[in-house]
Amino acid sequence: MKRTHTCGELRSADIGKDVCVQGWVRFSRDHGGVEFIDLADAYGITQLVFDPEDISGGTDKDAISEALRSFTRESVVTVRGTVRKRVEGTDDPKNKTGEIEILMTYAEVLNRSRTPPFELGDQKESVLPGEEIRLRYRYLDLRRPEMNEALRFRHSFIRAAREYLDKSGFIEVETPMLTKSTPEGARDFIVPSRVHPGTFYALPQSPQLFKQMLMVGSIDKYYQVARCFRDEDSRADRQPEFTQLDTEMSFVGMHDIQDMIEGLMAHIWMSLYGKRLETPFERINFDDAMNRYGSDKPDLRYGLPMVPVTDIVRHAEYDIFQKVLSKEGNAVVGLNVKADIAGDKIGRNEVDRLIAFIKKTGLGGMTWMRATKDSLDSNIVKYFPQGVITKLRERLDAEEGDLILMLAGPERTVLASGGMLRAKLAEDLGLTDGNTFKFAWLVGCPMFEIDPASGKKDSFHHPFVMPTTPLDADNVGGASFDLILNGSELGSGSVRIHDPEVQRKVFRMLGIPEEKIEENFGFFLEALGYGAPPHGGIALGLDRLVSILLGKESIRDVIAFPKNKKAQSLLDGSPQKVDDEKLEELQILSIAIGDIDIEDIE
RNA sequence: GCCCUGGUAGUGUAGCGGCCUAUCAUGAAGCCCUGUCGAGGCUUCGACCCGGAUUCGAAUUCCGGCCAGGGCGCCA
Repeated sequence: MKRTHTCGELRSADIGKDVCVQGWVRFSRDHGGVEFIDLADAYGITQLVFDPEDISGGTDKDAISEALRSFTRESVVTVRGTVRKRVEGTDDPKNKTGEIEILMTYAEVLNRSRTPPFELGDQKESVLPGEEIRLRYRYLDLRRPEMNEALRFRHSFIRAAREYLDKSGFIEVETPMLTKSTPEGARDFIVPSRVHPGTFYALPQSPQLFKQMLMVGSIDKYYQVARCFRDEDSRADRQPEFTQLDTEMSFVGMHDIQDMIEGLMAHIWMSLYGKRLETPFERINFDDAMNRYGSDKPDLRYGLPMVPVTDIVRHAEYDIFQKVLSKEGNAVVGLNVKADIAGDKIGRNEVDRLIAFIKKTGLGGMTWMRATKDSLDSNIVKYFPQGVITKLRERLDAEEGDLILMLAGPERTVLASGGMLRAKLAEDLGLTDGNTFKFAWLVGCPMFEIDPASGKKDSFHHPFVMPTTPLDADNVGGASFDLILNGSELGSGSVRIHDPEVQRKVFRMLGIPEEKIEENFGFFLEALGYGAPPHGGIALGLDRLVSILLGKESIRDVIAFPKNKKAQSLLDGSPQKVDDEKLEELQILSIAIGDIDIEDIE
């Protein structure tokens, strides 16, 4: 009774074999006599046939007929039968098993399915149910080939990564899930302690401190497929719990970490696609990325760079530019949408739409011109002297048909808006090919950044990054870098501080009071004080990486049981209130609206 | 906290002041059919997110909520 084959493996070569297959009834077609069933499992679909006028000896016709009546959609069944070639001319070329079918000799329902809330099968996007339904019935959603294959791809990816890391001498170490809450960074998910009432663990936002302490403990090459938790609002590419491919090595510099990741990705590429991945990855300087692409994670599959033109247009009598440039710190940039990437096909209406888009990004508007054979054309070009036009054409490499877009305003805003405009143009013009994967290293990152709202000094990456310049320098550099892919940040790596005094100084520079440094990081500083080796590492966002490789809009499509936008699991209904007895045991009082009267507490 | 988009049978949709007793597909139930393949044919069943307002009349307009998704903030 054991299954002999999956539903995806029988071929012409198996004709004549007696087999047993088990799977789900996907579609059935009853012709009033002969009946066909598409039996599906994770590996494919095999056609079953029951033909009352074509029964092999010893088959209990009535028993099968009876069993088939209970073969409701998506029920799990066991079937035995003989593999045979399909009737001449009825092959199904769309299906790998389409040359054969199984003539049933035995059929039994293992577990009947209720009517599914939506249709399974290999659906087109247009008939997929809404995500709420898919998450509520995730186990059914997972039966869809697309989801099933996504999880299998994810598994292959992780397996290939482990292969490479094992081969390179890394060991996987599990770090604790119940850890200490730290004030820096994202909000923690906290877990109450029963043994120590009134105290709490935090779920890790990343294994950062523990992996560094592993280095102190002479585990010189560590990795972990690590679950991380952050209690922040989610996005298409952010979930409250997510997975990082986390690594750390001792006695390395930035290049060693980058080399390792390039080797890792190349190995994964060969393993998944059988292709060489081009290495080393392009390196782009942080300042260049911001100035040219208005993003710290530019999509490098296409060009469309921003070009500074402030010095040129300063000499035009164009009111808007004059007004903007009369203010210190303001700038004008140009962006040339070349005719050969369809810049000549963007009409007046489209430009208006782009202007509306720009207004939403915080700028007042956008100036645009069309390059002609030897000049520039637009209703405001009369305010631009010939010399300015010539220089603009040169600077922007303008040729006939090109569309020139110009943004003016505070430099920061101009660059940010330009970055968004660039991404929108690429999307609209179809420059983002889903089969091209363009990795790059963002290098030359600063150690600190100033939050424009609060004016507070913050770590650019995190406080454990080794400074590359004296800490009292004007622009402190950090030994950190990001791995970016097609406009997404996959993760950041760095060489870490291993000198406790330097580490303490960085905490101070971030404005953390002395007693908080002791309280929160004392144990860590102490660890660094016992011969911590120079070390560094990188963590890659696994969900994000896999979703990009599969061309998914959301990381939810590569996670078996994701939360929804409001961080709820529609499947099990979490988060939930817990019984009063449990809270009492933990000595916790909930003051969530409706739980308790505030008066009672006082 | 804020902005945008959307909520119509189990599922996916059309309709956007009266042609609505609400379209179509799929599904479910039943019948017919011996080579289909997301089979086909016939019959039946099944829905306007909630509350107010405007109007002779609201699925449709307005206000308030709720729900879902995308984004901003946030995410060292």
